Amino acid sequence: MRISAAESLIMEALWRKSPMSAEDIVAEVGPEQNWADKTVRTLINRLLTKGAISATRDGRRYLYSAAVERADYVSSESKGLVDRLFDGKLAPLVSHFAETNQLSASDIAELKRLVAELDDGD
Amino acid sequence: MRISAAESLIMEALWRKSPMSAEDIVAEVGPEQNWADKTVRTLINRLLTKGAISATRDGRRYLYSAAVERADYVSSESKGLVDRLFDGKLAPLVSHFAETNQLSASDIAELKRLVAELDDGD
DNA sequence: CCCTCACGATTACACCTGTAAGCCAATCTG
DNA sequence: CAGATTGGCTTACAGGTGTAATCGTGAGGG
Repeated sequence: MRISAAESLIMEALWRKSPMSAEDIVAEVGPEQNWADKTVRTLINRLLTKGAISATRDGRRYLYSAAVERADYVSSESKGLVDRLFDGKLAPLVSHFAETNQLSASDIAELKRLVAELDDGD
Repeated sequence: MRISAAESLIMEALWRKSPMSAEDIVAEVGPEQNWADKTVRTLINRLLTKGAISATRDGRRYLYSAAVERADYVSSESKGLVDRLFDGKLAPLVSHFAETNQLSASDIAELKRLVAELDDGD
């Protein structure tokens, strides 16, 4: 189940807060993306038909909830990229960021903290 | 200049070895992807028109070369993903990989080696 | 010198995506 | 109760993408 870029913005809103009515979602992402009400509703519908979100009736309207985990989405997207571009290895990606000066001092500090914990736990 | 998934496989071939004739490229990626000769040529042409590759005549045919750097492509793709999914920070991505057990022992070792060098060099 | 073949250029076509508008039924409003 | 509104469902439509087939021309073979 492929989630497109535009659709993912709807998903992000629902991952932040579920359930929401279509109106809520429009209010969340519409202005920021400059999307018409109808555009957001189209995206909601596409996500519904592909099963990425679910809907429960609430009187005259529906309340929508994310039906897939953000972590799963993040995993497949990031694994896909690492596989495609870095032969499935994370280290070369980090290396690439380092070499292209895309790491701030705090990024580096955080990375150091992180890897220090890896593997040592047990 | 957007390079699609299919197109990127042509680019990868040309990044491995440039220049190549269309026939060479077909031989490189065709069988692996199960692409007809014509399909590969279409992709080559699309890359040409969008300026991602260049061509020089060689007798009756052309030799194609990558016109964009792989590093640039890798940068934009990976930065895009990190921005979209991890708020632009690399550490949360690494953290995600660690939490979802996508790191092998050698990945961890390599990461440790890598971050040890960061920032300490000078 | 004519035919065939191989290339590249052009065209095809269905599905996905971004971006909506139109239609219809239920609901609120006066 | 009748009209206006609102929400969802259906339809639209251009451009990108995957996946090719066809066309036309020049080069090589006999």
